[in-house]
Amino acid sequence: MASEHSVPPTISEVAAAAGVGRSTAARTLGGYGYVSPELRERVLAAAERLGYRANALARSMSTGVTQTLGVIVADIANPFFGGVVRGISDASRARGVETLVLSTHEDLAEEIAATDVLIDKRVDGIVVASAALDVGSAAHIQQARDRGIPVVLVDRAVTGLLLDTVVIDNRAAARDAVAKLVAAGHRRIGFVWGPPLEDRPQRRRELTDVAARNLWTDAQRLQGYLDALDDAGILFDADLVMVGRKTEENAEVEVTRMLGLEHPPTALFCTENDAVTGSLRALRAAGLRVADDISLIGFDDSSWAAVMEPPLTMIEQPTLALGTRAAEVLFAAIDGESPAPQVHTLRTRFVERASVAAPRER
Amino acid sequence: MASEHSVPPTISEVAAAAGVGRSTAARTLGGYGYVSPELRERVLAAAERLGYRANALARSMSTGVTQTLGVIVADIANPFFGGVVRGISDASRARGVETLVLSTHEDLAEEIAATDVLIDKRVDGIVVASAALDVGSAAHIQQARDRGIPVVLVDRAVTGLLLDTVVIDNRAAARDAVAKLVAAGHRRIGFVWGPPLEDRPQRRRELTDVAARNLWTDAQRLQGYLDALDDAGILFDADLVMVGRKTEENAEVEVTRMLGLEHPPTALFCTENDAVTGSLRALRAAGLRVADDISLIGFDDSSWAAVMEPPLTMIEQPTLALGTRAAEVLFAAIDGESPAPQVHTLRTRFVERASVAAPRER
DNA sequence: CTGTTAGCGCGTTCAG
DNA sequence: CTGAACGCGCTAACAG
Repeated sequence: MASEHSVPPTISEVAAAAGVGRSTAARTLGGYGYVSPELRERVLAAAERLGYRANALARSMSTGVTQTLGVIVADIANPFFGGVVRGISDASRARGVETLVLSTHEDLAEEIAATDVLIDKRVDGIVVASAALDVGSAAHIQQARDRGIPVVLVDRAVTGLLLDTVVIDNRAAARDAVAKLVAAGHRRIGFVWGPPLEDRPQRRRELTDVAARNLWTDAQRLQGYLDALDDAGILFDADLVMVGRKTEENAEVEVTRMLGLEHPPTALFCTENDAVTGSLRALRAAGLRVADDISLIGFDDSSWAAVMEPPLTMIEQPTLALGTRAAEVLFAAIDGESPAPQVHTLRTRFVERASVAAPRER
Repeated sequence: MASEHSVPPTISEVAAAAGVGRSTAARTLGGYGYVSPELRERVLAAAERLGYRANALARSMSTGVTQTLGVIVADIANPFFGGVVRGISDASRARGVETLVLSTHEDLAEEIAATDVLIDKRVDGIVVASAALDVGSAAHIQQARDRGIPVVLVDRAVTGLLLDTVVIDNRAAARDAVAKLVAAGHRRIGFVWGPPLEDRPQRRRELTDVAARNLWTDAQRLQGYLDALDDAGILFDADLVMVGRKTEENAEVEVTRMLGLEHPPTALFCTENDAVTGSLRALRAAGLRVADDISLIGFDDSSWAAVMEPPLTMIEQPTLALGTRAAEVLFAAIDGESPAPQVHTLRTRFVERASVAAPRER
């Protein structure tokens, strides 16, 4: 006879087996209230014998706490978010809290649905890398807060949303990187990756307007690029920014286009990993060597960047730290120890290798 | 006056607001049983007005279904697992099911604890990339099954555990790759990465014994390597396998050691991404060029591999597909449509590029 | 210090 | 076709 799935024993059964009342069992097993050593021992023994494990669902029902955090990111397959989630996960585990991870494909509608799910499941808190551009499109986040669920933003701030936010200083990092290029003597510097412009902007103003209507990190990095140009008194040239979809393929296409300009860029600033590989493809196709023929700096360091020929100079983001910090801030809020919402800015690391050199003589 | 966090309305409140009984409201909102169109309308209106959302916890309490899957992997920050989780997540979302992701740092004790948590939280099913070597160390998985929770293994089989398993054919993939190296004329082929041997094995038998006591995928890939050598009638040389910790640093150290041998390898087979980058570091330090001086094939394709100089020949794993397939199999089991447990083998893709050439004349 | 009692919010018989 | 009543398993007041 096939043994049926053993129905997990309840606390009442343990109590019965130990010959005590339900709540005495509950108290010892739940670790609260007073229980005489003697009874305590009997309960523990019975629980052990029956293989008792508390039903977390029932417990959450009455305590209102699920020991679960909700995490919303665009794409868990992206190593950047993988690192962030790992950070959150590690920090939470230390507190006995698990994480429900939802991947939204960078789609706001999915993000909103994800938020609803997390609210319904009564998570204790939410950390989200939101696709929302400003408060106007962040009603779902407000809603979670209204329901009493603490929320912290990670990786991306949401303009106008006064919430704990854990980010890096994208603008400053970009500015510094481009400044290094300028310092090496470059004046024609290509900007590869977002924000996704549909047409080549004619004026600088137009560009920043579009940027503001797009992903926060992209806009910030673009601003940093413009800042650096300003600092150096270099005129912005619309031909040197990537236009169109944010894919490795399009990065290749756009860099190829730039290389065909009358005055091609002598350096490239890539704000994402796929921008780097896309650019590299274009350079190879054009028979150009990094450093010797054209300089390059990229965002998101990777062990691959170090083994390229030449090794690539990159901006490293503290992915794990972003996650652990976000979790810490969230737990502080959950514990009610949170002061006023704050923006927590983590440091990036400029990993200088050998992909930057002086511009080639013409 | 600061508005308090609005306590979410319960179904009873909706019923009251609509002037009907609780269960009438429950029936319309839950979408079961009969309800007159008229009352139905009133309930819906009231629910809308109050912003009613069902408490998933309470629902799970009475239905016994959580609409949640548990996923256990070694490291969510690893792009391979990131892809797998993304696949599971996407497939689940389509069914309205979310995923609780637990990262175990490749530690069996953590994996066991993770399993307990998932059981306690009453997930509907579990997919796990287990660190267990054989049935003996897989009691926790059996336990979940005993509790009535379907489990499917992904990425790694567990010897002796008769369960639905979704994997690639690691052994065949490795064998084929090494065979390509042999076909190119190589006879001294280095094996870089796991299983982590403490000392250099003296005999082949000793090696496979150790392998069997380690990570399944590592053992399989090593077997494939040995298979290919056998096929070609090449004698196994213990000096050509990596020994020690599985880290990029140690891969570099070990490859450097191999390069210093009297008869150094003319080709390298790297069974993981960090093995590739570690090897590359060693080659660069030795002033050796890939293909020209030494051939190389790696596991886990990445967009970086395509932009290396020369582009690297790699074995690509279908990470997303592993995840979606695992989810499908799991759902079949949850729906009770599962036939006998089965091993589902997904195809890898051999991405031929330019890192393999004939061995250099001495 | 212990046992009894009352919820938590929802699903589901079962009379009416 | 509707509403009252009970149960899921656990926590938490509250008497005793």
